[in-house]
Amino acid sequence: MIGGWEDIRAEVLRRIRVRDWPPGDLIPTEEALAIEFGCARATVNRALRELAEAGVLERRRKAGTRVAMLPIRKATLDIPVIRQEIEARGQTHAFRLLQQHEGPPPVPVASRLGLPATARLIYLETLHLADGQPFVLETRWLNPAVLPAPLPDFAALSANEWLVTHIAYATGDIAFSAQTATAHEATIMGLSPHAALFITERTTWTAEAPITFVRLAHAPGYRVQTMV
Amino acid sequence: MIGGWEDIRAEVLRRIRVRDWPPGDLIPTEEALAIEFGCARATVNRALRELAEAGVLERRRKAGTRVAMLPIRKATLDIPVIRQEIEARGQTHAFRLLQQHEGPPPVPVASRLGLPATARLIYLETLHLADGQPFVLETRWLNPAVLPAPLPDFAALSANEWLVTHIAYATGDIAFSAQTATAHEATIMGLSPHAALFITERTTWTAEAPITFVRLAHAPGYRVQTMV
DNA sequence: GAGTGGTCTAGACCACCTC
DNA sequence: AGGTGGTCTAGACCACTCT
Repeated sequence: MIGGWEDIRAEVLRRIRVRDWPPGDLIPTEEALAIEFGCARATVNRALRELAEAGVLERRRKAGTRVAMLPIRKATLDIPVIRQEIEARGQTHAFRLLQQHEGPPPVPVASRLGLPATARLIYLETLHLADGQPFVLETRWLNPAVLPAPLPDFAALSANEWLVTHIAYATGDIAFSAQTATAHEATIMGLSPHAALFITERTTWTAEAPITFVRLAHAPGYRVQTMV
Repeated sequence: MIGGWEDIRAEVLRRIRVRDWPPGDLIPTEEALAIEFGCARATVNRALRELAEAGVLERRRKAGTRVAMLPIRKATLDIPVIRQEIEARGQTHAFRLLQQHEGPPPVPVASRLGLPATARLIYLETLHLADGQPFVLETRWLNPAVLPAPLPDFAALSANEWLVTHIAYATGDIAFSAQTATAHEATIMGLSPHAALFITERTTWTAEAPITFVRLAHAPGYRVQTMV
C-alpha cells in the first residue's frame, strides 16, 4: 500500500537501487507517477523534490527527471555550540579565557573577513575543557564595529555562547582540515609535539559586514560524524 | 511586494535577525501569516518548513512555531567521487593499486561492518594522484558476498569509481577526524613523519548487509568546505 | 477538547527548456 | 511550440500534543 510522499520516495529509491532505473535513466513524469500511485501530482512532486535535494535525482523543466550519474552525496552535519556539544557527551563544560586584546589581525584573517589589515579587531583565545581536560582551543577575531554594545566580560561568558544569543542566524562558511599542533598549542592543551589536530574554521557575516572569524583546534580523538 | 515562498522565508528570517522575533519566541501561526502575506497556508508552510529543516525554527503541533534557542547549524557537505573532486580542481587524476588480497579484516573494521572477525573480505589499498602528486590514500575492505560478480580488475578501474556505478545510492555513515601519519603512510605519500592527515571514514550498507568500509587519508593541505 | 502543524487533493498558471 | 517541472490556491482531513 503506497500512502504518503515518504512511501513514494522510498519506492522510487527502491527502483533506483535495484537498477530498475539505472543511473542516467529518464524516469516517468510526475503526472505518470501520480496516476500509477493513485495520488495527486503535488505528492509525487514532494517526493521527487526531496530526492533531487539529496543528489539522487536531477530535474530540469521539459527535459524531465533523471537518476544522477555521479551521485554527489550530501552529508549534513550538526554544528552545535561547544558547551552543548560537551554536555551532550555527559561531561561538564568549563572554559578559561587565555588572552584578550585589540589590534590589527594577521593578514590571512583580514583577507578572509574582507577587511583591511589595518582594521582593529578584538582577539580572544579561549580554552574549553570537558571534565577538566582540554577539549578545544578557540581563537577568535571579533569585529567590534558591528557588535551590539556593551560587550560582556568574556572571561565570565564564552564568546562562543554570547554570539549565539546576540548574533544568531547570520550567514557564513565552515571549513574542516587537519593541522599539526604548534608548540604553543601543544603546551596549552598538554599534547605531545606534532599531535594531529582537527581544525574547524568559521567565518560569519551579517548582510554587509563581517562579524567574526573563529578557529577551533580540537584535541586528538575528536570526530565529526554524520548519517547519510 | 511579497510573492512566493522564498520571499516569505526571507521575510521571516529578516524578522528573526533584527530580533523582531527573538530566540525562544513564539511566532504567529501559519494561518495568521497566510492572512498577513495574502497567500495560501500551504505557501507559508513551505517557507516555515524549510527554516525548520535548517534549524532556525522549531515546530510542534499544537505548541506552535518557535525561534530556536540554540541554533544547531546544519552544514551540508558534498562528498564527490575522488576522480571528480580532483578534476574539479583542474588537475588530472591517476591512481595506483598498491595492494589487493583477501582475508579476515582487522577487528575494528569487522566491528564497524557488523561482521565476525572470521569473515573473508577483499582488501584494497589505492593511492590517488592529482597531477602526479599523492592526493589521498584509500584503504578499503569490500564484502564480496554482496557484490555483483564478476569483480573488475581494480588495477584498471578504481574501486571508488566502480562502486558508484554498481552500488549507487546505498546508505551509510561518514566520519571525519585528524590523525598523525603512520610510517607506512608517510613513506607511500612522501610526507614528513608526524604529518597531520585529514581522515574520512565511510561505512556503506545495503538494506541488510554491509558492503564496504573505506578510510581516506588526505594529504596535508586538504580542506572540506561548505556554505551555510 | 481544541489548537496547531503535516499532509493531501484537484486544479490552475507559469517559467523554463528542449525540440 | 509544446512538454515538463515549479509553484500557488482553497479546501479538507488527520496527527499530535498541550491544556
